[in-house]
Amino acid sequence: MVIYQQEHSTPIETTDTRQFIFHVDLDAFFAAVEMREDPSLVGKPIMVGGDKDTKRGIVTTCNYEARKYGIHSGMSAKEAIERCPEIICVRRGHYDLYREVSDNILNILNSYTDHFRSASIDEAYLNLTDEVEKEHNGYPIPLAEEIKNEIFEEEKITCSIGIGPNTTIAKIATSRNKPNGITYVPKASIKRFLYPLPVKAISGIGTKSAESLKRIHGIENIGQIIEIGSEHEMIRKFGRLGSFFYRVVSGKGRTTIQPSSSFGVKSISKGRTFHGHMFDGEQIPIEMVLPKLIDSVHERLTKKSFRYKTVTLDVRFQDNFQNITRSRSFQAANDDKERIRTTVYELLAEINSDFNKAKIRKAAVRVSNLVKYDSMQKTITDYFS
DNA sequence: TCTGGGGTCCTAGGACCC
DNA sequence: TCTGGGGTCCTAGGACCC
Repeated sequence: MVIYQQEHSTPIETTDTRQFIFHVDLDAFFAAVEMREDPSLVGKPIMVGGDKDTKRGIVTTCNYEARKYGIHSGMSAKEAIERCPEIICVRRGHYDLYREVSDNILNILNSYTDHFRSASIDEAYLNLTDEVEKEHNGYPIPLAEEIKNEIFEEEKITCSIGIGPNTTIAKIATSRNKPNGITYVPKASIKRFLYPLPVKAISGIGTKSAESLKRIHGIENIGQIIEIGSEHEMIRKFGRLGSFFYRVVSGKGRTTIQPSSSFGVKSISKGRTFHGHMFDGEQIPIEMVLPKLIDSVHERLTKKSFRYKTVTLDVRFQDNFQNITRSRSFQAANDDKERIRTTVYELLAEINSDFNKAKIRKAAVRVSNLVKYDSMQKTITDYFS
C-alpha cells in the first residue's frame, strides 16, 4: 500500500491533559494582499498565477469572488478563464511583498506563545493550552477572536482559525469554516466532527493513499476508520499509519509545536517549465536556461550563508510527464558556483544518454545537504581541538 | 485536473565499514 | 570461500503540501 504519513517521523506526545492547538490559515492570502494593495480589485474575481493571454500555467491563489465560479488553486489557467472570462489575472505575483506581510503576521502569532511553528507562508500552528486554561477559563474562542482582530488591525488581512486537541484536527477544523471563521472541536466532539469527512481531509492523505484505502479496505470516510476501534486493530490493518489514525481520532496525536529553526531549510531549488514552442527540432533550450537556474540557486544559497554537499538535476519529460532525478554528493560542503555548474552539466549528459535525449518539459537545479557557514566553522574547530 | 514552482519527508537498494 | 548483523551514507523515485 502506498501510504505516506509524515507524522510518524516525529515523536508523538501522549499526554492525556487537555490541549488547545490553534491552526491559523490566512484567507486566499496572495489574492488578499493584491486586493489590499489595489482596492479597485475588491469585489472582482482575481487570480494570482497563470497568463491570461496564453492561458498557460495554473491558478496559484484566487479570491472568493473567483471561487464562486468553481475556480480553485491548482486549476489550469485555461479552465479558470473559461469559467470566468472577466477574471483578472495577476500574472507575476508580488512574492517579496507576500513574504514581508507573512513575516509580520507570523511575528504577531509568535508574540502569543513560543510554542509556535509556521507551516508555510500562510499557515501556522500554536499550542495555546496554558493561555486558554489560565487566562480564558478553558474556553478558546475569545483568544482566537483576539488573534484574528490583531492580525486584521495590523495587516488588514483576514484569517481562519481551527482549534482542536491535536494539529491534524486543528487543521481540518480551519478548513471547515473559511474565510474569516473560527472552528473549535473539543475532544468530546471529535467523532461527530470527523465521522462524515473523506479520508483525504487528513493532511498527509493524498489521492494515492485515499485510493489505496478504498481499494484495499473499502474505506472512504474517516468514520469507517473510527469504527475499527482499538489501536491494536488499526495497527494490524494499516501498519504504522494505523497508530497515527488512532491517535488522531482519540484526540491524542501531535500537540508539540516545535519552533522551526533557522536551519530549517533543507534544500534550495529553481526550476523552469518549457512550453511547446521553445522546442525547435533537436535544439534543446535547456542549455540556455540552466545558467539562470544555477545563478538563482547560488544567489539564494550565499545570501543565506549556506554551503551545499549535494547537487541535483530534476527533469520532467515532455511526452509522459515522467520525472527523473540525478544527483551527486561531495564530501566537503562549499558554496562554489562553478562546481554546481560542472556537476549539473555532467548530470544532464547522463540523463541524455540514459534516456536517449528525450524532450524535456521541465528542468530544476537543486542543492541540498546544506551546512550553515558558522556551524561548519564550529565543526572544523571541534576537529582540531 | 492535461498540469507551476518550491519545498518536505519516506522508502528501498546498494556500497561500505566494523 | 562462505558467512552474520548493524550502522551510515548515497542515490533515485515517489507521495504530498501550499
